[in-house]
Amino acid sequence: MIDLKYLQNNFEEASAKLHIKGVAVSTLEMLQTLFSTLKSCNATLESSKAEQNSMSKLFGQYKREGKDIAELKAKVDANKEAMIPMQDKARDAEEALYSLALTIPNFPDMSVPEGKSEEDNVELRKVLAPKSFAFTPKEHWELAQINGWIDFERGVKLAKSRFSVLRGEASRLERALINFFLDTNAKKGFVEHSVPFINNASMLQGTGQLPKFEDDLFKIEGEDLYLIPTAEVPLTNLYNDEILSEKDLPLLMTGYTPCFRKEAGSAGRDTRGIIRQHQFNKVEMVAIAHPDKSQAVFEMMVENASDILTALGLPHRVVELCGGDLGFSSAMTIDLEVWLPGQNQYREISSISNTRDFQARRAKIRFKAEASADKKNKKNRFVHTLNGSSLAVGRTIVAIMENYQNEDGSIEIPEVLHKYM
RNA sequence: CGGGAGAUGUCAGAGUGGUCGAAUGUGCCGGUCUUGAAAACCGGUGAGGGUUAUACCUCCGGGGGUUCGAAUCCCCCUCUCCCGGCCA
Repeated sequence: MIDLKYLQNNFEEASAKLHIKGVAVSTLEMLQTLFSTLKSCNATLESSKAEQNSMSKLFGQYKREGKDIAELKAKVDANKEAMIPMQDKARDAEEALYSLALTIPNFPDMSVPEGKSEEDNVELRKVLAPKSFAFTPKEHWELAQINGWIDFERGVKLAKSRFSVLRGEASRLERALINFFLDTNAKKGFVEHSVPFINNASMLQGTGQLPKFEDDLFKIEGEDLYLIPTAEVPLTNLYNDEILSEKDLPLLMTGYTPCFRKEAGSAGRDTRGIIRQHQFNKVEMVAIAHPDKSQAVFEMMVENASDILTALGLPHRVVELCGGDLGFSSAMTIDLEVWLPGQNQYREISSISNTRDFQARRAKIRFKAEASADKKNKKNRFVHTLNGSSLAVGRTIVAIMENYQNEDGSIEIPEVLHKYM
């Protein structure tokens, strides 16, 4: 959630930033109006309550002293009666305020390149040159067929379209990759976690998937539960509604989970192969960082994910997302795109974001500052949360298949994975 | 899924209609004492809103209700523990 006080005090700046993410000024004006309505309602309501409280105390005193309470009761009743409409007004304003506020995306960072869509993203660098093939490289679904690695038809039979089955060597490759990713992350200080793959609505709201993107989620019927679309949800929300101690920051976490997405808006896209599935495996990094130090953590995370691709010998490029392509919760995102020779293009394989205090506000993740001379700053502050894939497992399999293919369709296994298989 | 008990501050644990944001112990922070530490003693120590700062408001699992007044009474929900059923 955005900082409503900031919005109120810097309306021009805030609305310019959110314009990049397609938020209309009128929406923000509405938000601001609700916010000030709520504040003024609360102010009057609180003074009425103060009066009510003090009269109630008197009431007790009168009774003990055996005084007549009829007059006092009449006053107290009248005051109580008068509070009701104000209470209703405040409640309505609060409800409207928060239901609107929860749909407003995060501010993009000042440094984020301008642009409307994917087209305007900025390539920062390329790592490893694509290898040239003496033959025409095949796409991964052809290779899957040749090697019997992926059973698309039976995946569909078991569930529905966009589900598939990995078989034999491919399944072992998947397991090897998960272990390799987790081990590499652990070496960088990320503590491995094994978390629930089902989370409740409040957690999904904490990281920003709800209430706005409910259509993208698989919901458990009759329960307040959803299949997680990414491990970012459980890992970040591990500290939901907690106050951490400054000396524990940054918290670096990693975990492997399957991810479940309805892919509601992507009918017709990537229908062949396993690039876009309803269920895919991913190893995720999540960091909970001190606000002054989140940028350094962010860069470390990008480097870590890129190093993993390099270790696998997979050519990739590092791309900074423009304002228009940023996700809902993100202030700044860097994507890693891996080279797919069969498709003859770079495809996203990792996405690393700094959400700053946006998720922390929603999920109420704060930290207590170390005792310092500065007593004014004693207030608990929101942490910064960051997340990034390291890496998407299915897409890594695709990348290995396409980059390590031989002319006869057989596939080499990257050197670093040998000890895992 | 059925029966019983419970949910209070870091933790333990009192409080069953007013003077309770909450006893006491413990933990933590600061101080005295000490060569240093421990012990002992003294002081401080939950969260959110609000204010220049105070006042002041809200929060005793969550939501609703009764009452002038609710941690305390009533209803619903969630969770935890114990017993039984089922089960990797």
